[in-house]
Amino acid sequence: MFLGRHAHAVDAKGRMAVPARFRDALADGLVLTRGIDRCLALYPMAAWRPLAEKIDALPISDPDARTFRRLVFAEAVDLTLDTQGRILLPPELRAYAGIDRDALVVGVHTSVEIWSPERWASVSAALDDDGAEVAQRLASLI
Amino acid sequence: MFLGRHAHAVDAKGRMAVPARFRDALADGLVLTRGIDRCLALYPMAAWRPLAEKIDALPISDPDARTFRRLVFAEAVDLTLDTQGRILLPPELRAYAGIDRDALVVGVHTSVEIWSPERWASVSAALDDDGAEVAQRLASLI
DNA sequence: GGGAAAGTGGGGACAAGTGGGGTCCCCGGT
DNA sequence: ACCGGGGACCCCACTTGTCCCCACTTTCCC
Repeated sequence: MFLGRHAHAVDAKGRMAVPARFRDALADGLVLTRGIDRCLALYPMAAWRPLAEKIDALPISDPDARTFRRLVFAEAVDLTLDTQGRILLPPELRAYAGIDRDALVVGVHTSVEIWSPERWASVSAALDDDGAEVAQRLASLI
Repeated sequence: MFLGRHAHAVDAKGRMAVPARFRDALADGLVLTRGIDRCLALYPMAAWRPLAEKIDALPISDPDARTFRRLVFAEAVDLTLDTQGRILLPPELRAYAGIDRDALVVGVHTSVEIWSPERWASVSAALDDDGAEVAQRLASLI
């Protein structure tokens, strides 16, 4: 289970530390790819496999499905943690997410998202100050 | 079952003691996150899991649902009690709830809320003044 | 009022995060 | 085939933060 928002630095070599409490779940490999809303999505290998099969099963006749398939698969890379528990973010993916020097590693229960701080701020601004709105959404969606 | 209101200090390291009678129910982990009305919400792991499952099931095709999902999980932290029965309140969550030196730990049956004394005072003052009115509005719900 | 449990606070060990340096290997050029 | 450049990865060092342990104080309950 991935939780929390962790600010981490990307060093000159493009490496970024993965929060220590996430590492066990990622020890046997992970897949990093483009996520929705211009973030990066990181899946433990065990979670990636069924997800890939689902996406693969989308009808090829549907234009949106084709686009989505390309979004996910075209830039996907499988990585392993290095001996310091870091991953190397490929330049294309960093560019896609607008990540430069700093990044936010966000646990989203079953997967992990990586955000540029600026984009994250714009996403969270909508609900940040308004707890009541969160509550209403909770009530209506659940 | 959590009941009662307990005043506790937050020390210089951000640690806060959990009332002794709450500890058994929190022994196998807990999740701390933002609560409604600028308090912090603390769930025993057993209560958190079904809640997380529900949120996880929200459709990723809906942008609002994606944002909601991200914020709920991103602002949550999973903690364990230290050997003294304390938890470490992350600085972001303390800032969100306006908790500095002192905090109120409030049992609300299935979960626990943590308040800054000032905010609690203003909320409970409102309840003192309008208690009868609030009760009337709620009458239809019970 | 006395003892035990709970709460509070500080010191220190250890792990996590960060960044730099060095080495091996692949690959392309001579 | 050999050499040189670049990238990926490992190792090491330093800094920061977390957590354990110990000690003291306060509160609660006999």
